[in-house]
Amino acid sequence: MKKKNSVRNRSAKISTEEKIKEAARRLFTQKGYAAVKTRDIAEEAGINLALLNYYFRSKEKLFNMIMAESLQQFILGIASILKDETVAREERMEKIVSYYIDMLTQYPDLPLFILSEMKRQPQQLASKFDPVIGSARANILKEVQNEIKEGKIANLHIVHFIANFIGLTVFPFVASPMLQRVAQVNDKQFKELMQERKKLIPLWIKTITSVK
Amino acid sequence: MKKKNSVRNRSAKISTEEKIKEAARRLFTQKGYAAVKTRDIAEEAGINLALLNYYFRSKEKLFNMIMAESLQQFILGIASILKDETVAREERMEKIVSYYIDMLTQYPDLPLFILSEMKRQPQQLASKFDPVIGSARANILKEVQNEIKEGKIANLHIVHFIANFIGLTVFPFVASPMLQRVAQVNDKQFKELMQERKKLIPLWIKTITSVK
DNA sequence: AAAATAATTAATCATTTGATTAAAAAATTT
DNA sequence: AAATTTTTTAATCAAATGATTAATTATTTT
Repeated sequence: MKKKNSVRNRSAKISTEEKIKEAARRLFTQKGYAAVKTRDIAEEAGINLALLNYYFRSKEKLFNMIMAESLQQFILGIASILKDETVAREERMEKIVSYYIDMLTQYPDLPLFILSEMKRQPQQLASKFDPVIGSARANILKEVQNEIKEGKIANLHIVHFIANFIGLTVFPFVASPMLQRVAQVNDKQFKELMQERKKLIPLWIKTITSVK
Repeated sequence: MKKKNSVRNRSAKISTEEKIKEAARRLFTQKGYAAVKTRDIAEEAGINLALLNYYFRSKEKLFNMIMAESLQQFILGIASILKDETVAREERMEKIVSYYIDMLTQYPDLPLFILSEMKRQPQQLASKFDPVIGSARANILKEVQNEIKEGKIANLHIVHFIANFIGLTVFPFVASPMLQRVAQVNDKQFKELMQERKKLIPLWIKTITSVK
């Protein structure tokens, strides 16, 4: 059986274990849980099938590990920016949009993967949002409500606020196959347009939420 | 073997065939191609497994049929509104948003299903957009470009225009599990908020595209 | 270097899964 | 109502799939 924490273990094990994990991450985010076979992962990682179970016990456990990390990646960066009260809300928004767009450019499959799998097991996955969001949620909500009271921004339900903000940022990546097709835009152009949105989205949100 | 077009056939056949198709539609849109087993469909439809292959030859053929119909449903209504040149662009936009939101309220799983499967087989599926979009595309594109020239709306790349428009409309439904969780909103409230967006989105698009 | 531990492999298992077959039941035609 | 055709069913197949096992190789400890 496996015993971790030996010296030899540490260097060699992490290498194969990491190989499997990376292969699994690529495939799972590309095709979703059900469409990926353990043998695909083994082949993609260049290892023997049995090693997958040796290191991760089962397909499902491996998947859960990867999903947890993907969620973290998706949320954590944002939460940290949200919490940073040294910068004003507007500027924080610019930072988040910029952060998101860079991340999505690098990992364009991430959002559709998360959204799809979140529908598969809503309660279990969505609950992982709570601890990370939790603290930031109260702050940002209060801030927005304050600004509404002060008449700085329009009186919009927080759902509209969040949906618009994340939707404008994330949706183009989720729908890029369709978008690029319809608008006849190649990958390079698409990336440039997404870069443009770093400046545009905060501007748009501002005009949307500005009181008339 | 099967021979269609007999009288008896027509009434009875359509009934079971339709039962299978509806069950398959429910399951496929909920869980995606790979996660649905033919036995699930048979059970959901309350029929013998062999009947699925009797009527549809294979899981894949059944799926393709359903996907084609889903795409139609998603695009066709919009295309018809787009083509209708009797109403002005702005008003047409309101109609489309309203149409979309009503449809998405009724079939909330549709967009994530289409987006997911479109990633699985981009060329094959996306090409089905072309004939439907094709004709409308040229018109709307020209119109928008005209309005840009006339200085009526801001000079935005068509990708931004489409991404914003569809993103604002569709994204909340795609992300509803997360959205509802984070904003602590129940199903009824969520639906009400989506109804609100029928008026809000055209307004927002207008302010976004208005020249400063 | 011998012993002990950990990593890797090929072979195999038990289920699951998509699909088919041959026979039975139901409906239609003659 | 007999013959024919269509629909439905239970049983079965072959391949795919997740997982395990027992043996082998590599590494670490003593």
